[in-house]
Amino acid sequence: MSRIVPAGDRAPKVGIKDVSREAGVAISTVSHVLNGTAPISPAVRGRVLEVAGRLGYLARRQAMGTIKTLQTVLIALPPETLAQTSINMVSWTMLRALGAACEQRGIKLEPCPVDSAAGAYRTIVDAIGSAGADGVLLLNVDEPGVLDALAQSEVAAVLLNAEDSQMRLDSVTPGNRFGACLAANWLIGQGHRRILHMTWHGRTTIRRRSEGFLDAFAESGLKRENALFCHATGWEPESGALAMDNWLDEHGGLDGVTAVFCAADNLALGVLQAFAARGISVPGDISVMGFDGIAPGQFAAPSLSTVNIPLDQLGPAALNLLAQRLTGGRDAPRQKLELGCELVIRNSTGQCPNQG
Amino acid sequence: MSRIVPAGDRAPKVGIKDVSREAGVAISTVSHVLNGTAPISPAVRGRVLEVAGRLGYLARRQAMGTIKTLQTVLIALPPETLAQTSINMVSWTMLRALGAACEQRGIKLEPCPVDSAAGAYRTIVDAIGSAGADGVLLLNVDEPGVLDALAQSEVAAVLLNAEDSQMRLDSVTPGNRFGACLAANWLIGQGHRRILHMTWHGRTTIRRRSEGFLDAFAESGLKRENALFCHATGWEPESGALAMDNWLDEHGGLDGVTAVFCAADNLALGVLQAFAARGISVPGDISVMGFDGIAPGQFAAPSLSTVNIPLDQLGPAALNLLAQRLTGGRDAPRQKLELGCELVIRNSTGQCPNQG
DNA sequence: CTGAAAGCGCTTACAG
DNA sequence: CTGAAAGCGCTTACAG
Repeated sequence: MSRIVPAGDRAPKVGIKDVSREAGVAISTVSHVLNGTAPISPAVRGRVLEVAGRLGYLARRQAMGTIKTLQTVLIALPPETLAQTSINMVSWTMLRALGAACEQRGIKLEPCPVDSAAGAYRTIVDAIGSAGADGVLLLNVDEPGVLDALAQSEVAAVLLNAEDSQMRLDSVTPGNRFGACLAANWLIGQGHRRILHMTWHGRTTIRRRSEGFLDAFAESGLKRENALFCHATGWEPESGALAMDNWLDEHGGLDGVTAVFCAADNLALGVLQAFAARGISVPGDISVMGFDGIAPGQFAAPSLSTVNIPLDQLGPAALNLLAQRLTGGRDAPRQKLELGCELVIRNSTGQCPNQG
Repeated sequence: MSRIVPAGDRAPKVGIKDVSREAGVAISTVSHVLNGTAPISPAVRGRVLEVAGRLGYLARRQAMGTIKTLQTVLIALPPETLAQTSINMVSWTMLRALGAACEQRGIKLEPCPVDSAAGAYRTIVDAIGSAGADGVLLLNVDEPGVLDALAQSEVAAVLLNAEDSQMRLDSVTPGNRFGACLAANWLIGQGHRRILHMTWHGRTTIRRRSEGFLDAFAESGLKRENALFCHATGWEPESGALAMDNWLDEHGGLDGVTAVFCAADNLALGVLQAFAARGISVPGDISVMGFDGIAPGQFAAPSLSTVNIPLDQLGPAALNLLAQRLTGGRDAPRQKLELGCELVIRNSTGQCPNQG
């Protein structure tokens, strides 16, 4: 319980000394640059800062500032996330990165499965007590009941990949809305005018992607009726394939749609299958864009264009917010942090086929 | 130009020694707690952390970690913000807090008025050169042209009270959407069913408030046609008064509306005037809610209920993002940070008058 | 504006 | 699991 993990300090321990040597100045000069305690020539200042950054001293020092208020952290997960069936790559990739960050910083990470039903709050409080945890991260949880109880309690809590619509708790999410807008804008830039957005009735984070899709249409001044929606029954590839099949049946073919933008890579993989089965060519007849940036998309045929979520940074960022909350006092304003996503164009997307 | 401001270090220099005395343990024990270098009993650990937090040592140490990579920072402002006519309290309060934070941290803040028209990017780059600035904060700027140019440049830039829809730049804003939703939800909770949202054709940050207003209606399952909109021609009190007057004329009175939610306190102050002139009682006949939390609202008659923006924290938060960007390397994902807003209920709002 | 030297605060074996 | 003592890294007058 209070065993100490040896905190894999394999950082080569760069010090101010190393920086001074590399930059060719005295130790005290480096100190002065770093603290602004003496007027230094811009040339020297620039060189020192550059070297300090390059050698990783700046980062190490920033890490030093972060005191180890975090010893044990609870990670609350809905049981769906842990289920082995229908693997949720996004969650598992995030958890892996979070686990690695904790290991590196010598933080013990204690999992705590919580039912989305009532009682979840008590489960968390009990687990914090028995694990002696300093705070709790909640992955994919946005049940109002749980958040209400947590917000009123003294527990330090940060939401990971979820939002608190009342902003009583800190949260970290990918920039879902902006990321989706980015993707849709790119498709529009390729000449696509009639685009199908495939999504499902998921949590807020998923709805943000629909908002971004619509933003792109509004910004471009395109007709709203060409922003089409198709709701799958879930986020697994099979749901995507099924939904696409049904849609094609109902509409008697592509019906003028030249691009499908899916709210998840998993759906997009299913859509690729559905098109392949019908002999519809991607991206010849239609472009397919995903969202998430999970590995299977990269190895699909054709390889899937997508929006990369910074999966490796979300967990560490949540950890930082938790530490800040423990340090900075309870009355500082809550923080809602979104991390930027990145458009990755591969082979499943191309120019609009029926362009003048 | 490279004069050093004496960095008002009037912090009483709490050290690990003070913490150890106050907590009644050895200096080394405090160090062990702070670094997790030895297994400490939960009781002692808890006491030490509590004392360290209370004495402000944790905060000081976190500040220590933040190296003074920031010596001179440019703050770019559109000329409208600087104009003395029609004072923009929100911007000025934000600037004051930013100025204070810079002074305290010994950072020189160099103002740089920029035209929203073309050429702004060059103005900024030139100013950075001649001031020897380490980076630039942009207040109330979201001109695509400027952001495009900055995103492609090597300049470290952070947006303050503005968003980059493509998330290529870090940004700090109040939680506009969630704050507006909070306010609307409160009104709905007071029994109001037909609510007028007064706004104007402002920047993205203002449109987010409209989104939040609509979110509240959607969440509550209320009919969308009772979420009414009224667009003023500007954000000054006079615009608000005029818009309200016109609306009342057009609708022959309140037309069943029992609450007005304004996208800015300034508008709300105008609305209060318009109602007073007509003898409409606030909150007896109608509730009025603002947004921003500027001082005039507090002293209005009746005092204005509103959504408090964390005006004093936005600037410092932007400064931190800028420092992080300079430290953390260019390829870390961009951050979009929203700070939580707070509902402040005063005397301009009350229960819905015509309740069963 | 830079650097040699003294000094201070925190960390780190180590004893109990 | 705690604390006295040595040691290390960074800061800070101060000389040039």
